[in-house]
Amino acid sequence: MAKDQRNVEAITPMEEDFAKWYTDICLKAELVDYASVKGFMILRPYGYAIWEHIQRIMDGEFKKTGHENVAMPVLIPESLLKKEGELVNGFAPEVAWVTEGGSEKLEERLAFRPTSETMFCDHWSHVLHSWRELPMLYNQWCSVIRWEKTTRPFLRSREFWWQEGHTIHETAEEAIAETEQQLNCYADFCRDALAMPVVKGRKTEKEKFAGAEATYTIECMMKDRKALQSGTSHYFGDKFSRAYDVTFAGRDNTLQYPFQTSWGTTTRLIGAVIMTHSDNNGLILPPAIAPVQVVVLPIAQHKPGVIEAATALRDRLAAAGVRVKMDDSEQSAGWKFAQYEMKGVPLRVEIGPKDMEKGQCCIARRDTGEKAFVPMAELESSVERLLGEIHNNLYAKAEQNLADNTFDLNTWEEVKEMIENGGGFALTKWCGDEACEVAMKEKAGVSSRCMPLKQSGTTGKCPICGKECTTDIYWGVAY
RNA sequence: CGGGGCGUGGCGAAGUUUGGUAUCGCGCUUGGUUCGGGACCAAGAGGCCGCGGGUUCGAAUCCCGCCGCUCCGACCA
Repeated sequence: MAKDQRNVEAITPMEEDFAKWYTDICLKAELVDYASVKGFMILRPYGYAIWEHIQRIMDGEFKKTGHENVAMPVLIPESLLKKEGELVNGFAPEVAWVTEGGSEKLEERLAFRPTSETMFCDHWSHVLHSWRELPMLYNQWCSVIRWEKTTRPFLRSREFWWQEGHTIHETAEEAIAETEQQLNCYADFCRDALAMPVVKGRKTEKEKFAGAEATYTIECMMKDRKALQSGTSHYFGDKFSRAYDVTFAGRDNTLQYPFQTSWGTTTRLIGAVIMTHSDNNGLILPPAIAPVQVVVLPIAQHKPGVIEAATALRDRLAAAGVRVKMDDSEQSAGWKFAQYEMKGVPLRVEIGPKDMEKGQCCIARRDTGEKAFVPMAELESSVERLLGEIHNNLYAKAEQNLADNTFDLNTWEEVKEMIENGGGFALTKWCGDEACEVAMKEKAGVSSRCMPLKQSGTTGKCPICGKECTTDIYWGVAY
């Protein structure tokens, strides 16, 4: 009973208030703190450690396909930002400006980067000369600033941390292949590191990135059945090259414009992980990105030999390459159980006097709550197996949620009904007319999420205008 | 940017209607007993009551302005 009471105080149940549940986890799992400027967040050590694992794994994947990291300046001169009209128009409402340096007013104001296409293009216009130097496959890990109206930790903040990949290629085909490769890289990362299934697709004209020729996306379904765009990959054609005068001498010695891509994922992925896996006891982390994969808790730790036994377990797991921590602080055992559940640690290993007698330890899973007693000799193998099972179980549950709440529908009335009955993704046909897309938002309250890469090839009717058409499209309420 | 809710030690709240110098729980510090699901006893520390102005002998409380958090819309990773 005492536990229930304290849990009610500790965290709002998701059934009661999903938004409050989400922010409770962000704060009480010690991922973030609010900063002193509206919309800015402090990534605390535990939250930043998650981001570091995301960076480490993803960066490794980028490097496997030949990408190199660079660092671009945080400030962009207004004149440079304005060279590409669509990009400027798209971002104008949310750019923050520097107008003074020291005590001097600047002759030209400087934008805090909302994204760095302009800086990359400016740089390339200086350094690119020949087709032999292509492709240039760059990426940077940094933060960007967008002056958002309403803000929430990880999901929408005025500063967020991300990676932005920017590449230029000799041909359109190569650039398009790069766009697809990076989208697949994100989808694979979500599956293998975050245990999150995604819907891969293309954005409509209305939803695509300002200035892009085509925008691809991975869409994820959260536990409240809302959609979260979790990564994007853009194909720019040669639009920016022309705007920024990026040229090279081609194989035929004519001056040519390279074809460009950009792609990004952000700290929003942490928000996605929270809303995909966690429960009313707190965060649940996929083992691949958990800062601590196993916490070792000595029980009755003042009894002779207990700390030593727990230390030995910790050392064995560390030697086996597991990210492990022992907590021998003076808190009670029950407090520690609740604390590490709140922080989403995948496995808890308990060792007490009774276990020592029997030559065993207790392993508890965060995802299912199941406890098992395993012989001491099987510690490493059991931990390895359970971490794998947790990943698979988290993925399976998320996949089930996506499957259970994705509906093949025919009319906007059906879509509206779906939203009113708990939400989800609606898969319908679409005629391609933006007026119908807007009407869907007005009538059913959903926005287009993406046209899936896997198209069925069948014919059906647009749910708004009734026209015969073939395009499959997902609709949903988005974060 | 429009509409609602909220702002009191680190956290959660009471006190505001009817002005009189701040209370409770948790947490924190020290000492002791505990530890297999959020332990207990004792002694302590900690507050420009979001900020600024006004009314008043006196403001957490009344008035004006601003800021922040949050939810619902519109915009976005």
